[in-house]
Amino acid sequence: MAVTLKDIANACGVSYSTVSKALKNSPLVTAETTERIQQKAKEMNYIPNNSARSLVSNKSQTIGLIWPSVDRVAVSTLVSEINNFLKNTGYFMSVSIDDVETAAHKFLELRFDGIIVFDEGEASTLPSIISSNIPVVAYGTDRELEYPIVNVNHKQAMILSLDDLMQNNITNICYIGDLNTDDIRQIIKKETFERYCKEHNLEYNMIDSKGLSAEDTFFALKSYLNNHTLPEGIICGSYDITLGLVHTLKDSLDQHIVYSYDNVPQFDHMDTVIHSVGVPTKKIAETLVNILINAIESKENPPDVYHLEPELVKRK
Amino acid sequence: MAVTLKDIANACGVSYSTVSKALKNSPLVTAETTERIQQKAKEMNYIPNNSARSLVSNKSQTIGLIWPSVDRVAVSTLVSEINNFLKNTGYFMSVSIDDVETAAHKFLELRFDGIIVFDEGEASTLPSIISSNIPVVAYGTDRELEYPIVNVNHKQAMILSLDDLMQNNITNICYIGDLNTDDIRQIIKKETFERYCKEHNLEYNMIDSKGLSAEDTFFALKSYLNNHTLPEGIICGSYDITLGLVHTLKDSLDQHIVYSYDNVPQFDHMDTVIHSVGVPTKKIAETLVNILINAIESKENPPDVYHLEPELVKRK
DNA sequence: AAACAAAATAACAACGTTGTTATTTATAGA
DNA sequence: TCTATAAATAACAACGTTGTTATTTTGTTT
Repeated sequence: MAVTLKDIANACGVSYSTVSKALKNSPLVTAETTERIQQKAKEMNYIPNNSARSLVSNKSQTIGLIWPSVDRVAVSTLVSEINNFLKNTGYFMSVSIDDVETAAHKFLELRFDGIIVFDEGEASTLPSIISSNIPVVAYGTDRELEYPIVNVNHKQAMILSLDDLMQNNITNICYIGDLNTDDIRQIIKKETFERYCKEHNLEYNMIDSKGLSAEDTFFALKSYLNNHTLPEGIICGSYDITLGLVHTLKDSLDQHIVYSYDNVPQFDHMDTVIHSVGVPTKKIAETLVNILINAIESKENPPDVYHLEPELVKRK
Repeated sequence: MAVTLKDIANACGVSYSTVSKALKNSPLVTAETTERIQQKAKEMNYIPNNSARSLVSNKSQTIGLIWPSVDRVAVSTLVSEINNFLKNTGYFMSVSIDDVETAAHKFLELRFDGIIVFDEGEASTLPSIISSNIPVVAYGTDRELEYPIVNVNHKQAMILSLDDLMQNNITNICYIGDLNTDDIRQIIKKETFERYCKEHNLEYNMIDSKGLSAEDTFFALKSYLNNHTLPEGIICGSYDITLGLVHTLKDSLDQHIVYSYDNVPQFDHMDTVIHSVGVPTKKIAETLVNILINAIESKENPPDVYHLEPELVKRK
C-alpha cells in the first residue's frame, strides 16, 4: 500500500493536517517542522494521491487529448507541441486513441479539467460532453459543432502561394492533391486553386495524388510522369503529398519551385528547398492550449470558431 | 457541478447507498427500484466519479502507456493493438508522450493500475516506479532493468530469413541496415548476418542505410546504386528501411527476393511482395497486455525477461 | 392477530486529501 | 505570576463512492 499523509504524520509525531500544510509550504507551519516533514516525505517516497486531491479540490491538473488517428505522422508533431505548451501551463496531457465517444466519456469519469479533440471529420455528436460543462476545444474544420473549434484558413493559404508564384512571374503551374475525396480541406484547396487560375488566366494543371499518404502520391506521380512532365511551379496539398513528390523527383527537384501545405518544423531540416504555407504547428498548438486553459481558469466561454491565418515561409 | 449518487437518491426518494447498489445491478435491490433508479440516472446524465471510486476501491481500471517517441510510425500500430487488447480486458489506456520519469510519476499520482513503457534505450532508472509496487512491463531490449521486459529475438529472426534464402538456393545476398550505430538491435542484426554468411561461406554484402528512416535509406541507396547493383536476396533491418528500398527500386523490385524485419500488418496491404520476419505486432501487444493484466489481477510477479520467437511470413 | 423470518432499504464508516475551526503552546506586558 | 495575545499545531468536516451493518418493511406461519 502506498504511503499516505497519515504515515508521514506518524513517523514525524505530528498530525496529518500539519503534514498536508508542510508539503505545500504553508506559512502556517514553522520552517523547521516543514523541513523535517519534507525530508521524511522524500525519504518515505511519498506520492500524493490524485484521486483524493481531485475529490476535494475538483481539479485534476490533467487535460485529455482525443486522437483516434494515431497513424497520421503529420499530426504527431502537433501533439508534441501541445504537450509542451500544456506542461508549461502546469497541466499533464493524457492521450486516448479511442473513438471520440468512448474517450470523452472516460475523460469525464476521470474528471479531467478539459478536453482537446482532433476532429477528423467523422460524425461525432458527443451528447455526453455537451450536456456536461467541461471545457472542450477541437482542431478541425468548422461544422455545426456544439463546442469551440480552431480552424485553419486553407483558402487564404492557397492564395498566398499563388500570389507569390505570380510575383515571381511563374505562370506554368500545377497543383498536386487528393482530387476525388469528400475531405472538406482537400476540396477547398482544389477549388481555390482552380478559381484563382481561371480568374488570372493562368495555364494550370491538377494532378491527382490518389490518396493522402506519401506512398499514394509516389505511385500516382510515377505513372503520371510516364507521359507528362511537371511544370515549374508546384503546389502540394499536404506535407505527406510533398514527401511523395520529393521521393519521386529527387534529382530534378531543383528545377521546380515547390510550395507545400502544413507548416511543420520538418521542412526546416530537409535538404531540399521547399516553401511552405499554413499556420505554423506551434501557433496551432499554442492557440488550442490558450483557448482551453482560459476556458478552464476564467470560466468564460471562448468564441465558437477561431480562425488562424496562414503564413508563407520561403526558404534558402 | 456534476450529478452525484445523492442527487439521484433525492430525485428517487431513496438513500444514496441504494442508488449505488441499483446502478451496479446488485441483487440486494428489487428489480423495479433498480429499473426506476437506472432510468433516472440516465435521464439526469449521471457520470460516475472515478476519483471517489478509485479512492475506496484502489482500482482505476486504467493503464498508462509511456511513449516518448510519438513520431515513430511503426510503433503506432503496436499502440493501437495494445489499446484493443486492453479494451477487451476492460481497461482504459492513457498515453503520455512525456519522458519516462515524468510520465511514470504522474501515473503513480493518478493511481493507475499498471504501466507499459516503450523503452527506447535511453538511460532510465525509474527510482519512483521501482520503489512503488505498481506492475510495470516494458517493450524493448533487455538490459539490467528492475522491471519485466518483453523482448524480441532479433538474432533468430535473421537466421530464419537466411535459412529460407539457403533453401531456395539464393547465395548472392545483402543486408541493408544502419551499420554505424549503437542501437543494440541494429548491431545484433548486423553481427548475426555476418557470422552466418562466414560460417556458410556465402558471398555477402552489407549496405549502410545511414539512419533508420525511409528517407535516409532512400538517399543512401540512390548513391550506392550509382556504381553498384543489388544482389538477388535482400534482407532489410526494419520496416522503414524496407519502405526506403521499395521507393528506390519500385520497378525492378520483382527481380529480388526481399525479407524485412518487423511483422507489421502494413505488409499485407502492399502491392509488392515482401516477406517479413519478426514477431507479429498483434502477438507483441497481446503479450504485453497479458503479462501486465496478470500481474495486476493475480499479484504474481512475471518473469524478468520474456522472449518472443519470431515468425517468417512468406507472401504471394 | 401475534410472532418470526426474510427481504428490502437505510445508515454508517472508510478511502486520502484540503481548508476551516478549535485547541494547545509560546511570548509578551503588567 | 497572571493575563492577553499571537503563533503553532491538532481536530474535524467535506468531497463521492463502496461494502458492511443496522433498521424497517413485507410475507408467512400459527
